Amino acid sequence: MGKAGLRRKEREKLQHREEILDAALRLFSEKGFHNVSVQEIAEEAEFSVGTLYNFFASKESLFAGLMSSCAKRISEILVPILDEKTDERGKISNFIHAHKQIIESYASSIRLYLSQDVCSVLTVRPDVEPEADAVRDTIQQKLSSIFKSGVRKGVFKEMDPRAASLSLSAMLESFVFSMIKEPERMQIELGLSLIEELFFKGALKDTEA
Amino acid sequence: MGKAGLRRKEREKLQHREEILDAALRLFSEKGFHNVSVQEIAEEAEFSVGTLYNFFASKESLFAGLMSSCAKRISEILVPILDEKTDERGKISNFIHAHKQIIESYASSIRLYLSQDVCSVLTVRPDVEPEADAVRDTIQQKLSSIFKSGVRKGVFKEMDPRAASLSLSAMLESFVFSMIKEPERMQIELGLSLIEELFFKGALKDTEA
DNA sequence: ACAAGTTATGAATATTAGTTCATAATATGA
DNA sequence: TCATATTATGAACTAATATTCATAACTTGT
Repeated sequence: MGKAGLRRKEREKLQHREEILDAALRLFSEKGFHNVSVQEIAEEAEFSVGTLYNFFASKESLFAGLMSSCAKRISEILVPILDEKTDERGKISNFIHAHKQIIESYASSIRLYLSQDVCSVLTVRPDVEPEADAVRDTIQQKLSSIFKSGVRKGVFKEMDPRAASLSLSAMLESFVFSMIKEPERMQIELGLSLIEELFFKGALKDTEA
Repeated sequence: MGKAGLRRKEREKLQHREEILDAALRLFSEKGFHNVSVQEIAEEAEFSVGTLYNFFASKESLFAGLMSSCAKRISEILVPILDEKTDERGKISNFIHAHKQIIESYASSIRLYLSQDVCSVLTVRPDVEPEADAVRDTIQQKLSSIFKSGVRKGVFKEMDPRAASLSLSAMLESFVFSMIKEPERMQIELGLSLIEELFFKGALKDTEA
């Protein structure tokens, strides 16, 4: 057996694994964990149930794998931005606009990340998916500390940094989600710019404030 | 059989129904629909499973009943405010602060309303709970039209009214939820005032804007 | 106290869906 | 072509749980 042969088999195995994950992602994100059967996933992936169990120990572990890879991909986009060496206002602005990339690349991943017994910002049961929750926490903390130093420097108003992070994230998440549901509704850039304007300067006309 | 007797029985029946609903609310809001068995609900309510089925045709219809009554109670608080005869800014301000009442009175109802395979603002599957979704829609539409007329009158900036409603609701919902999760974190009034300030005037200091 | 009607009970049933495993198919290298 | 190893298959097994229903307990008016 030549080395090339072995590698092909490995590639194929990985490929099959991916196909199963993709199928599961499609179904979970559409119908939710409890409303998708292993049978269904097998059919969607064009394998038998037995084969799924060659790759994953259980339905739960399949789901866990999906969740953690999605959370990882999203954090790879957002975290570097928050760690850049720019000023606070710039970081927040970049953070806001980075969501364009997220909407464009990861629609179904996000569906998974937000859909669920577990619920977005709102995380009813933080115990269910530790990795996804950790990513959310990381981002919240980074945002908070940016707001904190921004307040100290007098860029931002006096305000609770955590409440501000939460508000911003909530605005962004709900926008992301609405774009995934109805992509035609408005241009991504326009929506994100509105959020930026709203978040930085508020809804009132200057003459009214 | 005197009339009084009949009425007592009716009262008791309603009472029993309420007790079942309460037990179900406690369990569903804590663990989610799929993770609560009918047995459990029966035990929590101190009835037998059979009795539950005398009141509700199925587990799903029990849940549906809960959802619609929660949605109804919440809309009874929020909708009148949006229908009042005050100016746009006042309505939005009242709307924001009405969430105090919601947090205080309806913690577990909201847990139910937000928890779920169905997911808050983000409603993965609008088909699952039509009534709750209808309430959300109503509120979004009322908010939108307030923003629309506010923009026309020059109170608010030029902006997409729907995006603005969505942003505001997202901020409020995530705040409500965080208060339900960690009631100690901050005072309700302070949080809501911050959201008001943020939403109306933004996060930047005036000198920076 | 009894008959008639109402409500409660929970063991039994039916169904659904996650998991296993003996078997079949396929690929590999000699 | 054959022996070996790897991977795929899906019917059968199992566990969990939603639902039913024959029976029991209780209420009420006479």
